[in-house]
This record gives sequence, C-alpha cells and structure tokens, in this order.
Amino acid sequence: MASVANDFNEKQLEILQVAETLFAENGFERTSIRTIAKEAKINIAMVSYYFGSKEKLLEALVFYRTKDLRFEIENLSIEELEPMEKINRLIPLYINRINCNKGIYRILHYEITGSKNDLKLQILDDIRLKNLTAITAIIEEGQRKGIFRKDIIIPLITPTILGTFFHFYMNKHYFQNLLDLKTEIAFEEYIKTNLIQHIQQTIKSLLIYEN
Amino acid sequence: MASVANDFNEKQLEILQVAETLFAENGFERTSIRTIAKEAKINIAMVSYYFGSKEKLLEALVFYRTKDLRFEIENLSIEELEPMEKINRLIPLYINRINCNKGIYRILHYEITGSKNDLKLQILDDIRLKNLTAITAIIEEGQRKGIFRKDIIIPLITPTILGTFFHFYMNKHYFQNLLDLKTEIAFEEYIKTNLIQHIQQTIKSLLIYEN
DNA sequence: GTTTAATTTAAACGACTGTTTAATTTTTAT
DNA sequence: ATAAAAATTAAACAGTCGTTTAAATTAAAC
Repeated sequence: MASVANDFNEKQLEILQVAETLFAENGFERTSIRTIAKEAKINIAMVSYYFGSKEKLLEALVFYRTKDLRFEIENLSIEELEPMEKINRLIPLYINRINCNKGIYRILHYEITGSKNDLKLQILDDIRLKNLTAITAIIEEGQRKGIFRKDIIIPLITPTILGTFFHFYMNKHYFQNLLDLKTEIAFEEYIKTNLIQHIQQTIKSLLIYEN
Repeated sequence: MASVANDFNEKQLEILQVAETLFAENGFERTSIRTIAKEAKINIAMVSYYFGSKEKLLEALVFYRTKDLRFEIENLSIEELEPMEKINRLIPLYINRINCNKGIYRILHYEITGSKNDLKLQILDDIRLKNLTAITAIIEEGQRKGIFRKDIIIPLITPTILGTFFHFYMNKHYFQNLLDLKTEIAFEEYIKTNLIQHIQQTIKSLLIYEN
C-alpha cells in the first residue's frame, strides 16, 4: 500500500479528487466506495489498496486539502497593515479557502461531529487553533492601538464569520429562491460580493463600535 | 396505520422523542431503526407500522416539533417595543427554540441539503419565510425611525444569528476544550449567557453603526 | 362469549455497505 | 528473458440497512 504520510501518486490524486466532489455533493456517509470507484473508473478494491479504508481516505483528503493552506493566515498577520485592513483581508481568505475546496470543510465541521477524536479532527483542531492565534494577535493589536473595543469575546469571532458563510452555503436552495440566484454562477458571485461584504461589515461594526 | 396528519398517540410520541434524541446525537443516517426500536423498547416493525418509513418518521418529527412554534416570532413583532429591543428579544427566542429541540433543526439545516424539495423542506421554508418577514418588518421600522442604518442586507441577518449559534453548537468538542467548559451544564450556560450576548452585540453593532 | 379489528412479534427479504481474498495482469529490476 | 514487485481484477465475505410478511397476541365491538 502506498504511503499516506506525504505524497500521493496520480491514481491516488484522481481518487481523492473524485471522492472530494462526491463527498461534497452527497456527504461522506451517503457516498459509497462503489460510487467513487465507478466515477474514478477504478476497481472497488483500489480504495482499500491505496488508502486502507474509507475513513482513511477521508483523512488523506483532509491532509491533502489542508497542508498547503495551513500557513496562509499566519503570513497575513505579519504583514504591515492596519488591524482593520487585516481583518478585512482575512474574511475573503477564509471564505474562499472553504469555498474553493468543494465542501470538504462542510464535512469536517458538520458531519464528523459524532465521531471520536481521531486524526482528522486533530488536524482540524490544529488549523483552528492557529487561526485563532492569528486572529487574536490582530485584534489585540487593534485594541492596543485604541481602534477596537475591548469587550469582545475573541473566540466567538470565527463562529460568526464561518457560521454566517456556512449557513448561507448549506441552505443554498432556500437562498437561491429567496434572492433569485438561478444559476450556480450567480450564487457564487453573490457569495464573493454581497455575502463577504456583509460579513466584513458585520465584523467591522462589532470591532470598532463604541457605545 | 395511525394518521400522521394531525395527532400522535402515546406510542408514537415515545418513538418520536426517542428518535429525536438519537437523530440529534448521531445524525439521521447514522441512526438505524433498530437502534430506535431498542431504545424505545418496541419491535423494529413498529416504526413502519406507525409512520410508514424512516423518512416519514423524520417528517412527522419535523411536523411535531414545529407546529407549536410557528407563530412565536410573529407575535413578537406586534408588541409595543423599540426595534432594537425587539431584535434583542428575538435572538434568545431563536437560539432557545433551536437549542431546546434537541438538534432537530441541525438535521434540517445541515443534513437534508442533498435531498429533493419534499414535505419537510417545505415546512422549513415556510418557517424561514415567516421569520424573515417578521425581521424585515422590525428592521424597516427601525430604519424609518432613523435608528438603524439603511445599507443592511436583511436576508443575511438570519444567517449571522443562526450560523454563529450553529457553528458553535456543532463544534461542541472544540469549544468545550477551548473555553474549558467541561460539563454539559457549563456548555449550555455559556450559550445562554456569553454566546447569546455576543450575537446580540454583533447584530446591534451591525444595525446601529454609523460611519 | 364470539367476532372483528388493532397491535405486536420473530423471522425473513433483498439490497447495499466496507473490506478482503486469491488469481491475474502489468510494470519494474536484474 | 526471467524473476520479483506492484497494480488490478472479479468474486465473495460478513454485516447492516429499511422494509415486509405472516403468525400470534391483545383490545374493542357487538
């Protein structure tokens, strides 16, 4: 069996990409190995052969999708920008990262809630903690400079940013009808403009409002 | 087979309650009829006998859990209160409603995304539209009185309120570790105080902030 | 008390699940 | 060309799933 720890060969990459799309469309549990195999035009035994199990396939997918992106936000907090500008850039970074990864984050956040604390959750916790550290640094910088209010519960900023996005994203059908976004492109465009703007506006208001 | 349309007998109610708890804990797909039957101390055939199918059991559950709550928010918007106070009361109403229903709303919002537009989604859409109408009325009242800013995307207010809550609620384990909320009671208490307060603060800032 | 209806049961159904086996083909190295 | 390793295959495995059946029990109606 090929190594899961570092790199993936072409066959593995194809399986990962097919699995990601199917997981995103139908969820982890609703997607069978047979469906993945059929879509990727491989034998059903190949998933076990290359990854060990369906569970480990998901773990590999999480690893594959997060390893390049883990330090993006950290780098941002180093840049020489005003705190509010940093936050403003952080939000589309967050959203696009999630939005471009076909829904793997949705699965991580909303499907693997009942399971035990195994590898894939450790990876997620790792990312979350690093992101929180970065955000905390930015906000505390803003507070020191007297720009941001000081009675903010910093760990609840991320739930507001991600939660707003996810709630919109997960209830796609409802919002497509409500906002008359008939095509996929119109929906994506609305996220990139109005939704991100709304979240930026929300966080900005929360941070710099003074009573 | 007993009628699903209106009322439920004692046996049905017990099944519904057991199913709700199990669905909330493990999700709809991960909960088997056999588990429900064992927990409710009934034969596995009784679910089909009383509800027709597992799918229809969920529909019945949604109906059962939403029929009493459908007009709560509408009533609020009629009361003689300042718009900001209405919003402030609306938020815990929202959160508690969801939080007291053992997670059925989580399933509705985050598990039934891939399925077709059948009955249970129609019920959900109905509730959502009524809630949106109520919120729109309140916000527009505040805008007319010159209290609220006018460049707000009203349909995105609900995603921020519910999304923040859900994201916190769904990532229970992570936040329990992060915020040192060891017991269930401590977690619930944090929601009722800090989380709700954070959401209220967020929405208030968003609504009344002026550049 | 007998008959009819409603409820409950154990067992089986067929379909699907993830995974493994053992044989076969293809690739690689010598 | 030959031997060893890797990749691929079809088939079967042991479970679980939701649902149905047909018989047994209980309740209700007359």
